[in-house]
Amino acid sequence: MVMGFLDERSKQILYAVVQSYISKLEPVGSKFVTRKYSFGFSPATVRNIMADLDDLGFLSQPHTSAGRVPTDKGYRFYVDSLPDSNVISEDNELMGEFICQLTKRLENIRSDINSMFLEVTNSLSMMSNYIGVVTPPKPEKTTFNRIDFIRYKGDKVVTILLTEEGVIKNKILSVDSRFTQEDLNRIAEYLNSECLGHTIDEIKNMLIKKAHGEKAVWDKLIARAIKIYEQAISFSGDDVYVSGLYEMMNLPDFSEISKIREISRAIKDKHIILKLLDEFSDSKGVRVFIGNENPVEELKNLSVVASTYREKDRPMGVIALIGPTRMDYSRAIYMVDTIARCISRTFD
Amino acid sequence: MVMGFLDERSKQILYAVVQSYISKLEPVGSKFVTRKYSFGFSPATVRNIMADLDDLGFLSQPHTSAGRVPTDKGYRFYVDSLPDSNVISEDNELMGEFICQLTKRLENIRSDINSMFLEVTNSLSMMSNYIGVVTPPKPEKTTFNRIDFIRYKGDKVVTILLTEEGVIKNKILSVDSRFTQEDLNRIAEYLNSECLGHTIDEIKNMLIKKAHGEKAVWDKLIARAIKIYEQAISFSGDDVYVSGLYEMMNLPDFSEISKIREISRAIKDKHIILKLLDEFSDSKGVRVFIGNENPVEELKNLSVVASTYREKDRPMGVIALIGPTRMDYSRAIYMVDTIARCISRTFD
DNA sequence: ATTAGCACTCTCATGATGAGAGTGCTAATA
DNA sequence: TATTAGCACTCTCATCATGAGAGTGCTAAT
Repeated sequence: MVMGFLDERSKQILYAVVQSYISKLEPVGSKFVTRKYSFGFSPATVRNIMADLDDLGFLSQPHTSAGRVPTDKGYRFYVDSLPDSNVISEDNELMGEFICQLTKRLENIRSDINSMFLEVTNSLSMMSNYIGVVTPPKPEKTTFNRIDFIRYKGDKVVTILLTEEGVIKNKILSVDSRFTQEDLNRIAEYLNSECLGHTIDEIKNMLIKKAHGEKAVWDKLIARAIKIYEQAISFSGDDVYVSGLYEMMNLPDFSEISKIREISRAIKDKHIILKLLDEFSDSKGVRVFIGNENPVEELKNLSVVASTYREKDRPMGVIALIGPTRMDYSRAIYMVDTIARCISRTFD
Repeated sequence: MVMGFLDERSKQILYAVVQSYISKLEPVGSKFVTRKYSFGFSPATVRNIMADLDDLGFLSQPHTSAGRVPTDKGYRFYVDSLPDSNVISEDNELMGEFICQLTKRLENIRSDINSMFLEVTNSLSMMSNYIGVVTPPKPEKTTFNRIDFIRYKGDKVVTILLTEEGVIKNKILSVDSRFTQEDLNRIAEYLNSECLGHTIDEIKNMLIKKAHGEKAVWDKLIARAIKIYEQAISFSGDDVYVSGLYEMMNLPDFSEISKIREISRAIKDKHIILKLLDEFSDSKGVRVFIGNENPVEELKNLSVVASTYREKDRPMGVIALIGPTRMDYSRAIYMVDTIARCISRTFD
């Protein structure tokens, strides 16, 4: 990003301040900077520069006579000037180990996509102490594999929809009680022969088009198929995996109850999370929202690091970490990136 | 319960103290008791009695010169001498309203048992401000309705198990790749004809018995059926609906962070909850665990109010409220009882 | 342009103080 | 004999003053 108006020295110091604050969580003073990083400047010089950075809105002071704390803008600078995420972070060996284990565990439960996502969110939050979030593949982006209908008690029908990705959706519908199992089988057979390999939302349009083109014999069948199919795929809402509130509580950032309340309120309502992650769903690579950059009101003083996992380069779902604005961005980005790749790999 | 060694007057005062503390959440003093409840005694008399109750372990003092606070034993006395739960609590009209609405909502989503339980836990926690918990019907207590197998990608098979109660369980299994869909159909057909109406755990034994009795032709089929059936029903763990941490945080009881941490740690691990609720799973009517009566270490300073919901008088699962020991027991008991009945009703 | 020096400001931990609430005990009362 | 009034005592909590410590901004010297 263009921060052209900052000279090299200011950048160095800003970077140093943010980094120190992230690891210490205490306002950092001029003296500390000179002691820890041996630039050639004296505390007084650093003080002057920090005052400038303050004026420019990168830093701020909790009170007149405290050290400096980064603003959201300051964090933004820091994140943008972070070295590439494939440059390994210090504690990388440990994390590599962890991720290696995770990969193995995922291999084993790959067939059960639900437990896979559960495992991923848990690992994310445990490793990072932030809140781990994963959205399962969006129903409309998944690929049809097979559908079946089973009569069940009275006028009920159980629908089982299998997708290529291994997502199983089942629903109990009420249908016209004159439908026999025969009818249902015919509809299923029809759908299975026509739809294999298409994405779930292509299919609906496809069917409608077909309904117009085909001869009258099929007409009724297709109409029925469309109707029942629509019900089967309708989104049942609230499909997000979230975990890590407890882990996050242990961070010193959240030593005040009000803050914890704020967060739990935000993550309690999965709609909010869903709305947030929607923002990421088409972007490539890791993206970061810092504090008030956040499009969602409830998360204005938290940060989000997110990426998508993909199947053959089509984005399927989002994986993210939500943490304090004072987050270890380097680490978080590395984790999200790695695990997103890891999930993508299991899809191929 | 036998508290024979307490005379009538002591009981009255103990009851009054507990009740006051529950509603005020502040240590209650002798003067307050005399003012609020007009027994004929002076503060001094009450003081003497309270000192006795203290000696007997029903009350305790936070510090020398504060009012009294109930101990777990004190709460136990209170709960045991509570009037019957069908005696209506004061705010009953409001709650009746709420429960009426809940019943209606449940009617609508009855076919989808998962959303039903979600709805119940949410309602429980919102109404009570405690943590609402519901366990779905224990797999081994549910009744077989139908099973189906669908081949899926390579050596995978998707199993769909329907129960009378409307619980759908699906699993992706790996099977011997020589199994054709034909084989699977035969197995399913066999199971469906034999098992209808039996409970899930009866069936396993039944099959094994059959395997001994029948002629050799069936032998292989039954063996296969047993094997695949076992895999299909195996418990995937962690099936508990929990909600209300946020609501509970707003209670003054949890103004300290450490307490919130304690709780979230306890409810994070669903095994703990499961273990706890197991204690209730066969009992009839509402039961209450107060503080250290609790069999689970992690919940030693919380209370649990629980009951079972039933189908034709067979207990299916547990519904509970977890809250501070200073809980509005009267209200909680009423709620749990009513909602348990309400769920039971939807099963008939 | 940089830096040393210094006065200044603000926080935070500490301790003193006093009001308030409630107790336990004793002596008076019915 | 059981109850109660009275009173000294204890403990908490909010408030205030104090001073050390950390870090700043500004000025004058390098």
